[in-house]
Amino acid sequence: MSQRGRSIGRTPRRTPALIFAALGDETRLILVARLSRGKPHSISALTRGSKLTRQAITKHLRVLERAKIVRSVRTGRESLFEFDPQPIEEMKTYLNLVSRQWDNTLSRLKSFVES
Amino acid sequence: MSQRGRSIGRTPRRTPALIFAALGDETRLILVARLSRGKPHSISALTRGSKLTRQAITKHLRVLERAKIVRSVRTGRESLFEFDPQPIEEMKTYLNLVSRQWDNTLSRLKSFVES
DNA sequence: AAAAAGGGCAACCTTTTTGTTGCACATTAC
DNA sequence: GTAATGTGCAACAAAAAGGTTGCCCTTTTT
Repeated sequence: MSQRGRSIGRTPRRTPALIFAALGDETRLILVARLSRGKPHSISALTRGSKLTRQAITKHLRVLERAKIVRSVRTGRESLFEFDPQPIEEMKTYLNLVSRQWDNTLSRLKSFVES
Repeated sequence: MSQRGRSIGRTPRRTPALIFAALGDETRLILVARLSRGKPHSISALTRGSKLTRQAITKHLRVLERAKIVRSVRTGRESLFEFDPQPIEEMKTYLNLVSRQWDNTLSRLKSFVES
């Protein structure tokens, strides 16, 4: 993902592109899948079952966190990550918009052919 | 987008990660938006209205093409790109799966609390 | 026949991404 | 109290992404 072309200044606003980019990685999709099953997991827990190092997983989690797909809470010595469904819902809406545009085209085309 | 972690060998299989990654860029989302309105556009046409060079736009189109979000047909001296809704539909399905997993968790949690 | 328009390819460059390693620090377990 | 555990941070390194420029080739226009 590129970070250029984001909002100019302040908080790196959470755009569709940012969220899609966060989902655009195999490892991160696996993390999302695990976390979306509900139970929060620590970084170490999420690292087990991955071939990557803890640091790599941490970085992936930070990417997901920037996109707000995931949220972390420090509890004692471990920081627990939990899923946040909001951005996913937003992307569903976004994709529906694209679909709808396409469908409109199709129906316009259809009525044109029929006329 | 990372290309590591894709299928080992043959045709770079079209995974959810690949498709999301293709959508994970502002410029490409704009291209998709334009093409999803229906009418195919040439590279030059798509370049007009962008601050980028033709080559840059071409590269973005190739990324979208690899993800099958877009398809090109050479006609005469220009190559026309047109939208293909399939991958978008697939991603909607994918996101619904994630959502559903989350919802299941919520309802399990709910019935647990109520019991 | 030229000129103009649309494109492909390759070489380069810069910035991001992705991943590792080493080390220090706090919290738990024994 | 010591050892384990779980993390954070920083420095690196390698690779991928995003863009540009230059050059050449093929269609269209004039």
